[in-house]
Amino acid sequence: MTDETPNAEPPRKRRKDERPAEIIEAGLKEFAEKGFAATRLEDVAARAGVVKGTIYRYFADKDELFEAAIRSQVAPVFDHVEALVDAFPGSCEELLKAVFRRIYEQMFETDLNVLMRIIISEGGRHPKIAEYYYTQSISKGRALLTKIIARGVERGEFRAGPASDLPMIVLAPAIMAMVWTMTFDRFDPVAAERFMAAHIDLVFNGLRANAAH
Amino acid sequence: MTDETPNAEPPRKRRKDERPAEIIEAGLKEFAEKGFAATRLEDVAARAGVVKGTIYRYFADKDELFEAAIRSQVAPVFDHVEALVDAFPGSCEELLKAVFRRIYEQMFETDLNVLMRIIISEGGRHPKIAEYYYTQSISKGRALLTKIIARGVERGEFRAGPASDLPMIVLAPAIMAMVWTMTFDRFDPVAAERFMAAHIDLVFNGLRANAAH
DNA sequence: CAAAATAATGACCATAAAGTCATTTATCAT
DNA sequence: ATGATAAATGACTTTATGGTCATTATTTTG
Repeated sequence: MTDETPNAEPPRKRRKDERPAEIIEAGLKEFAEKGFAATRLEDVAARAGVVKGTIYRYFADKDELFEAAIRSQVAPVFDHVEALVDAFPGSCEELLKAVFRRIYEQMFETDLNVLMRIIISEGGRHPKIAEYYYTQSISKGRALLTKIIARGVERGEFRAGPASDLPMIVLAPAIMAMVWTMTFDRFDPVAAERFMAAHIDLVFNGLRANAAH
Repeated sequence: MTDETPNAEPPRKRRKDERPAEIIEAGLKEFAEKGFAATRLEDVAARAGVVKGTIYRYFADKDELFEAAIRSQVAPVFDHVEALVDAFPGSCEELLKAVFRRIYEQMFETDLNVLMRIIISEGGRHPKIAEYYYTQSISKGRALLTKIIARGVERGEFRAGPASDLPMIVLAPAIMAMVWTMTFDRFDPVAAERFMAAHIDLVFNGLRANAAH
């Protein structure tokens, strides 16, 4: 009856290569749930299946782990989209819709929401991280949107409005969806589908009824 | 030369009535800047011109101060607007614009941004606070928007679109403006004016050029 | 103008969590 | 097999800060 499983794994394993990624993943989730300051490295360790001391073999301190966690996730959000934009055969409206869909997909089906949650709630206090995310992702996204909208205007599909100068505003409802799920979803849940449908409708058509002029 | 100013105020003052408000104000700002977990009660005390122990005469613990700080700010955001809505003489479009203007004003000229900053970044981890804010502010705001949009649809000013079911989506660009100023404004500043102009244009007109359809 | 009442202080305690490091042990090279 | 290497451990130290409380000083009041 005493715990003596015969084929038990050795309690300790050396896995130099896998560890950092595992610790980063655990850290990312803890940081997203608790915030940077309230995250305990011991919890991160537990989640990664190691002991606190092990973290320090791979990361100098909490800040460095935090940075590494962010960096690990930033990469591919807009990359997929980038190819799409240049090669897209259809109308700019269809293209933009495809981009929106992609963003909602990533936001609700991958760890992007974890990253955004961290950026939104900690970005202000960690300029390094905010800047990194800005240069790696946001600025690219903005450039992409600028291009799509400019093309749409050129082709006569879109009006030449202030969105040409502030293109990220067409993503605002997606940001709101993120903030909403972070804070109020518990009391007033909104399905991603509904948000996306309303988003697309509003951004293309606006509220106003198509009156005479 | 030794510090013996003749008319110096007594170093200690008893101000039972003013203290709580001062501590709350100091707390609010510290919480907004550092976040709940990273805020040090000693800093709050210093900012309020008292000593840490004094805080505990008025608040049981850090959580209670936090709650008090939130509650102190929630009150009047939509109240001003509420009167406006019922009495407004003009079109629904003008009414909505007035509401938007009011929100941007409050967001950038009062402490509303401080509150929103806290709600956005800490709401997820403090359900009590999020729920309080939701019931006190958000739900009222939503009801108001619902009313305005329904009226607009009725009068033929607005299309009957998904925004009727998800009215807060028309505020999304304002939320985005808030998130933006919290995180990326440092690297890529956007004036509130520009944001608001783009917001209004997008929400009423949408992107699409008014083609024959 | 005492003397009681209590706001404010600052020194203190308790605890939690970051960070360190000598020891243990899995893995690798010979 | 055996010794060398270094990954992993866990017990330890340090520090920070939330929270307490006896003492001090300012009002109040009788």
